[in-house]
Amino acid sequence: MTIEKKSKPSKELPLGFVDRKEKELLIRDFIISNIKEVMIKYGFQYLETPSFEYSDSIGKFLPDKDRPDAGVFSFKDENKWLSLRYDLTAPLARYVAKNYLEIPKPFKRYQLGTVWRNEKPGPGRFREFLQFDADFVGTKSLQADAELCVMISEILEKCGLSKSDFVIKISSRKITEELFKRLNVSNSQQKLTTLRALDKIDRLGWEGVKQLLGEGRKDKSGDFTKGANLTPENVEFIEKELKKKSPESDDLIGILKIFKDYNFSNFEFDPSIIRGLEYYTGIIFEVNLKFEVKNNKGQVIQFGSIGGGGRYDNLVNNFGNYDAPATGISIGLDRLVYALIQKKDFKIKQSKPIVICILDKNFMKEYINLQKLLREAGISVEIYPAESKLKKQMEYANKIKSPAVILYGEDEIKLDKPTLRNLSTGKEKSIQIKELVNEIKKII
RNA sequence: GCAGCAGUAGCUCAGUUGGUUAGAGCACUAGUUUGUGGAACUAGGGGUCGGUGGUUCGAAUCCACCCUGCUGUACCA
Repeated sequence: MTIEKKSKPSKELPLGFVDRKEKELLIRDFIISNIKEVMIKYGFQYLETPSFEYSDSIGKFLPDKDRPDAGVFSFKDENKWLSLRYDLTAPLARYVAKNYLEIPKPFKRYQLGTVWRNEKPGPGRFREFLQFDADFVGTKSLQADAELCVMISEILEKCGLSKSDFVIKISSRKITEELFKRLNVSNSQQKLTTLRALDKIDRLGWEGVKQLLGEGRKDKSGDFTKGANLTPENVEFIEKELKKKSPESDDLIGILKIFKDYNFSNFEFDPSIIRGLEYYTGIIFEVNLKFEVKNNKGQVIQFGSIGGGGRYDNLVNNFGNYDAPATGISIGLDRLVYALIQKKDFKIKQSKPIVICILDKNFMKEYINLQKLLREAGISVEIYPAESKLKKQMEYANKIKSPAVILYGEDEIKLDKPTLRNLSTGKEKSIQIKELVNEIKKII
């Protein structure tokens, strides 16, 4: 006799992928409905592009590799590499280039879609997540950049955040460009390292950033990061320049004026905002939450921004001959949900069904009629979906957080008066069928 | 990727200087006069002690490598 060892399929999920439960999904749906409402008011078109694109359509930033899987998920279909999109901006640029002659100029579109990144996940950060993007393509007007900031604020407020819960940080790539010119820094590697260091001011403070601008920095775990190797004089100069409270570049002065016209004030000028590196060409901004976010162990964690964006005037041009300056914003919805779930005062109403218990299978027809009556009145209701003792049925109703059960057995049917048991109080009431809908509405 | 810490039932953990069939609480299942949940009691199921290899008469416990998770750091189009 041989003992067969069957290897069972794994119940674990791939790294960075998660199951999402009802509470999270309902909050997400709530956010999405607010987004759609605001986007319609602002006059954006709804667009959907496929999950997969040809790798070279989204991969011009990818390193040359046999398998282009650094950062993205790819596979070879026939002879072509396909990749799951890692954002919604590259597909937009591709779409605009492909449909340039058809679309209105400027083109305003918004999109909600899942994106995938093959990188290390963190708290509220997965390898598959839902992103919201809104973009203006084909305009250089600062009005567009300004409106994106006003618009995202309106969405967040609709979602239940107050002005003090978040802030739009704003800057311009022109500031750092000017800085490099004045310091005579032309080594691109040095520029890159400098920008990356400056991007970390909110986390590391000036203390840490100055180390990174100079020789380098050792982190809490003892790991050492090499710095940009700027001279101490240059580091001093950068700090002095970036600590200036008011912007000097023309685009920032311009957008601040527009903010004033909009009566929009929930922003901060912050020259340390850097965002993506090769990509942006002008105004850049970031949406930052100001309340504490904890992980599931209760530790306060560095959450960072829930999204941001800015002006990218050259991206569409990469796909063809069309010159289409653009500006856009991306928000990670899962990160927003993760943060929102933690705000204690944030509640989503989940309507759970009334449970009609099966006291006697011979009365199924009566139960079905009762169920129909309640459903027609718009009440969430179900007949207990199995065959068990009443005790099990009660336990089930309790477990799914049903507000009440209906007991409708021989005695009740004779009198035509079902018993309604309120599950939070435990009280039972004998009710005429025509009063049932009203009684239930009092409970739920 | 780099660094630090961690990995024992679904969850939270205990497990003494390596020593019989590896434990608890919660959860789960079944019952405690079968028309009554959230409390109590009784019984039960469930673990190749993250994986592989090694040391040993003997490993959850020691060693090596790998995997996964957390935190920081790097990267993030």
